Amino acid sequence: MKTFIDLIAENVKEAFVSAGYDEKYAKVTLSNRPDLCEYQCNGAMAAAKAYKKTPIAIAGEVLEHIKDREMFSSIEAVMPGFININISNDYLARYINDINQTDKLGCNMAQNPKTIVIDYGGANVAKPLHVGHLRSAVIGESIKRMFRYLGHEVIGDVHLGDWGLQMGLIITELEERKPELVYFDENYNGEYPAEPPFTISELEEIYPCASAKSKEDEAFKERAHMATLKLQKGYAPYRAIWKHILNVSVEDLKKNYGNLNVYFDLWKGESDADEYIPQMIKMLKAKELLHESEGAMVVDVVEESDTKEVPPCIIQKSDGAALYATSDLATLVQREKDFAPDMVVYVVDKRQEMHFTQVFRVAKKAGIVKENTELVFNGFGTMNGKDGKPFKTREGGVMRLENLIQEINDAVFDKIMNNRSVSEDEARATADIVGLAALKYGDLSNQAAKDYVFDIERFSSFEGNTGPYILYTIVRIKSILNKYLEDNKIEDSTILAAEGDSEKELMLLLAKYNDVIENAIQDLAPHKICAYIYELSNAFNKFYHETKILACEDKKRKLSYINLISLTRKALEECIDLLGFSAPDRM
RNA sequence: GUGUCCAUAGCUCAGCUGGAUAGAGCAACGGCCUUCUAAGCCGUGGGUCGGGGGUUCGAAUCCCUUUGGGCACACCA
Repeated sequence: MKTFIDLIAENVKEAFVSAGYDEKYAKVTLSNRPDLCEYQCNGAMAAAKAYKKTPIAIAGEVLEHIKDREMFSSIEAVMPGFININISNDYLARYINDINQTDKLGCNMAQNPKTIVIDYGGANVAKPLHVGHLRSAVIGESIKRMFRYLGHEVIGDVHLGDWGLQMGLIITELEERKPELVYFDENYNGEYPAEPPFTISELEEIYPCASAKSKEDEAFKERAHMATLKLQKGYAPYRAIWKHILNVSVEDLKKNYGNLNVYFDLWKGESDADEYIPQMIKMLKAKELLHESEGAMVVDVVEESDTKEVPPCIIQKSDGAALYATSDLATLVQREKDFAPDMVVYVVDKRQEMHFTQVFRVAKKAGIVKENTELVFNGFGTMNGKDGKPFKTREGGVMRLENLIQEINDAVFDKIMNNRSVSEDEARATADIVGLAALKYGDLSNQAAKDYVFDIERFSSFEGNTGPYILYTIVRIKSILNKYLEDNKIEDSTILAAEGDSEKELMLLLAKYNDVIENAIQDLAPHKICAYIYELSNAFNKFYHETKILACEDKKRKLSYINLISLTRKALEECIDLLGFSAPDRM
């Protein structure tokens, strides 16, 4: 379906052309002076020079050539040459009814659905999720949902860190603690136990302990290195332990991501890419890209257009070991084989931009991905505390994600208990839903690429531009709809032309739903959806305040109101689903 | 040093491809609950858009320059 603004622009464009002006001047935008008009076209001023006429004269001529006047309640030329447009209520209502008939409120599905891999999450095995993992999860999940909304085939991959030195550290520390385990008996030939030799909490304690030890104890570090090597070479007992670590850890990660309403389609990790490394290196060699430099094997990736130095991409360290770029390239080989994606989006910290520039260039040069495969780096900024420095706990440590979620949920819980009389259980359940919205909206309402200040007090304060405000609006609508349905049926879904100003404002906002969504998706910009639902919520609350919906005497008008707020609810709920959270029935 | 991103109200942020008086929220102050959830609505005060040049009929937006920050610059992930 065409967007509302496009329909208006087409009408204006026709007038420009038949008045003898280039159609490029016929751009229509939302008015930046809502007190004067709803939409505007500034093209007459731009055209003035080219046609050597005054802007106002051009605007006047254009107006005479407007054919479809029915679309407007008014359209006029204003000094120095603005064309101010107001939409007729009938025309607006017709459009609203049209989008109400579609299941995505007028959004167009992709004509050529793409296969898109989204690389986000980036959790490490055996390490708990901390606040540093929040943004990737939250933003990546939203982007995944947005693409999927338009009908693209989207694969979300957590891309676990499950293959590095950390694994050797854990194995070594485990041997120190429990040398009696069969994994450490070289003469053992039997089956390895199906039960893991540790719980998740043990595991989470083992890693930091081992990591600390390796910094002080050289011998320990050496053993961990050896263990890592043995593991990567396939030493069976270590593989068996590794499997346990993986299973225990992934189960826990799934639970924690689930609490964030984040779900991955793939739980691949660096280990899965390992077997593709030889093939990847073969490809580099075949194109004669790989060469030795300072002992390491590298690929040059400088391009003429570079404004800065781009160092070569290191594929193999001087000791022959693989590293970050190696694994990312091998992962691309794997993804190409498994999905042949049209696009791969990386939702990672923006500080990694250089690394991905290198990886993307190598991947293209070596033909690891197709020529037209879009490799997209979607870097996000740092989450800072109120002091403007990276977010820390009060003690100065790294905060675990579950603790962060708990803090927000508790704050919300207290608020609910203070404001409403509900059972503790219900308050607790509601707090979990609202808390998640507070957390995610707080993050997503900022431009992803920028750093932002994470302030628990502000996010859980519930006032103004927050997730809870959006949810509150939805809950209000649900409440009215439920009351209406108690003794009425919705016989038809017609929405009548607006009578009041706030009613029309609400409709104008609903009319741009498809435009906003399509634009947000194109820009990978969840914050645009946030800005939109905030506007929409404001418009609804104003309308709500001025309009007695259930008490409306006119049955047809009342039903129209019901249909209008029902559509508003749908728009809001579609949006928050794209953002990755949901609304309770009451709050 | 090179490159890159950023700088908008006391605080946190919007501002789409340049347009008419730069917008929200929080905080401050003042109204509105016998009426569909007051977690709401309405109103008041608060900004030389870091500084300086330039392009343009017109600049927060584009270009140059300058100041102050963040970040990245080959064997970590």
